[in-house]
Amino acid sequence: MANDTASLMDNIINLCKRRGFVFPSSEIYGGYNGFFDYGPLGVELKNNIKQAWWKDMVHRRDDIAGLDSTIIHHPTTWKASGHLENFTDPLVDCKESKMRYRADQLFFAPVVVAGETIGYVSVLEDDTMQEKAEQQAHDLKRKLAKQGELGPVVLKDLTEAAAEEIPLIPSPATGKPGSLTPPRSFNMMFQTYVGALQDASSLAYLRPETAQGIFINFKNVLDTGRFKVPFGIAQIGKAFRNEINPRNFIFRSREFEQMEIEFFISPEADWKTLHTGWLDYCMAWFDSIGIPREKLSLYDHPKEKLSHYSKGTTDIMFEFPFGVQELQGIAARGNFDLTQHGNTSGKPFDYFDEATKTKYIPHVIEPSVGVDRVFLAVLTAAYSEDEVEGEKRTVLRLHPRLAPFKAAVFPLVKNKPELLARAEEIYKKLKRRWNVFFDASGAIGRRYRRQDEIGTPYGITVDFDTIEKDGTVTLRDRDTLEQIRLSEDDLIKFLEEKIEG
RNA sequence: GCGGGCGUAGCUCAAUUGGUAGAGUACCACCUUGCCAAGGUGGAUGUUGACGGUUCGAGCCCGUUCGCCCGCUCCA
Repeated sequence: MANDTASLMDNIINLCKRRGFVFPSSEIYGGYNGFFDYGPLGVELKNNIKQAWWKDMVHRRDDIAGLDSTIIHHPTTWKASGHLENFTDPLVDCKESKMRYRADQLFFAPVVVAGETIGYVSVLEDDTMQEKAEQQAHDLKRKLAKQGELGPVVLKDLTEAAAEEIPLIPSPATGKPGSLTPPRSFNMMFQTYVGALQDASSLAYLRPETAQGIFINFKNVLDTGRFKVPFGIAQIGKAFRNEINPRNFIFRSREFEQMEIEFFISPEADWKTLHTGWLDYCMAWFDSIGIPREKLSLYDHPKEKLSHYSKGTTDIMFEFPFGVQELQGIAARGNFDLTQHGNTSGKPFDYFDEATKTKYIPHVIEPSVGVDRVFLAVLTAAYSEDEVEGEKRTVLRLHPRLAPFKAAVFPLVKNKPELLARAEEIYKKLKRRWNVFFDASGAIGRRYRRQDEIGTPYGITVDFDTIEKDGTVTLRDRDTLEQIRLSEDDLIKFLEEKIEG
C-alpha cells in the first residue's frame, strides 16, 4: 500500500508514464528538465479539467467573459506590469558554506575608522539588521585594534556592490570574506526575438502569466460586451517561467498552463468580502471535481511579503504527497495593473459607473490556478489501492466529469459473434456522445482492472441475457464494484446524469 | 547553482574478480474463458541515458555531459 509519501508520488509518476498520462518531454533525447508532455489519457484529463472550469466559471455565470490572448505580447506590456524589473532574482552563493542568498536581501557595509576602510560587515535583511551591522563593525574595530572614530555604518544590498568589494565582504554563514560569488541574475522570463533581426529592438518575452493579456484587453472587452462592473474576464493558456530549479514532477515546471480570472470591482466595493466570496467559490469548485475539502487549507500571505501590486493574497493549499503546497492564489490586486497600462499607453482605463455617476479605474480580485497543479491534485486525491478478493487493485477514483474514458464496453467473452456484435453496436452509439473505450481481449476481470487503473467510472458488459432475454446490460461501478442491470435507454440516462449532471 | 544518491526491455529488477545481457510482469496474435488481474501456445522488445578514455575485452573502472530523486537555494 502507498502509505508513505515518497512511494505515493512514485506510484503516481509511474502510473502516469505507464498508462500514458504524462511523459518527460523530449524523452528520446534524455528528457528536458522542467518540461512535460501529456499522453493520450493525460490530454483527456487535462482537457476535461479545463472544460469543467470554463463551464463553471464562464458559461454558468452571467458576469464573466472569456478571452484568448497571445503568448507573446508587445514587450512594453512587461515594462508596464513591472515584470521586467521585478521578475528577476539576483542570487549570491557562498562557495564555502554552499548557502545561497538573494542579493537584494543580503546587505553589506564598509567599516570606516578614521577615514580608512578597515573591512566589511554583512547581514541578512530583517528589522534589526542596522543594529546587528553596527555591532559587527564595533567588533571588527576592536579585533583589528584600530584607533579612531568609527564612521557611520551605511548598509547597501549586494546588487549595489562593486566588483572589487565582493571578495572583501564576509559571508553571513562563515563570517569570513572571500567565499561570496558576484550576484548573478536569474531572469525568469523566457526571451525571444520577433522578426528577422536579433537585436535589442526585436527582443520579446514569453508571458510568465496570463493575467496581463486580460488587462491589456480590458477596454476591448468592455467596449464590445456591454459589461458593467462588477464583471470578470477569464482566460486559459500557457505561461512560461525559467525556473531555477523545477521540482516535484508537474508541480513546478517551466512551461505550464494557467486558468485565470480578473474580476473587476469598484474601488468603493468591500473587497475583503468579495475576496472571501471567491475563496469559497473556488473551494467549492475543487470539491465538485473530486478534490476533497479536508485536503485543502488556506494560507494568507503576510503583509510584508506581498507583491508590489497586492493588497492581500490568500492561497488555497493542497496536501500534495510532497507537502502542503499552493494550488490556487487569490489576490486582491488593487488597480495597479490597469493604472500602469493606462499610464504607459497613454490610454487611461477610466470606467464610468452609471449607477453612482462616478469615474474610476476598477480594482481586481484575481483567482489564478495552474491546470497542471489541479491535474496533480486530482490524481493525488483519486489514487488508491485496495484489495478485491485477495488481489491488490490500483484504482483512480476520478470524478466522472474528469475521467478520460466515461465508460468501457465489453462483450462478456469474445468468441461468441453475437455478443461481440451487440457490444460493438452499443459502443458506437455511446461514442457519438462520450469518449468511451471498447475491449474484448482477455478475461472480463482483467479488463475491469485495466479500466480501474485509468479511472474509467463504469464498465458496461454485454452478456447472454442481453442477446437472449431482455436486452439489458450490466453496469459495473468502479468504486463499489456493484453491478446493476439497465436497458439501453436507462443506461444513456444514467450516464447523462453522472457525467453531465 | 551547490552537496548526496541514482540511470539495464513499457514496468519492477538480475547479471561472479571486467569475458559483448536475463527473469518476472506487462504488451501483441491465436486457443480457452457464462462477471473481477485464470490457463495454454507462439511473438515482438535493449546502441545497458549519451559521448569519450583505460583494456585483448566495459553494464561493471575513469572523465565529461544529460536526466531523475533528496537536501540547500529559488518559487513576483
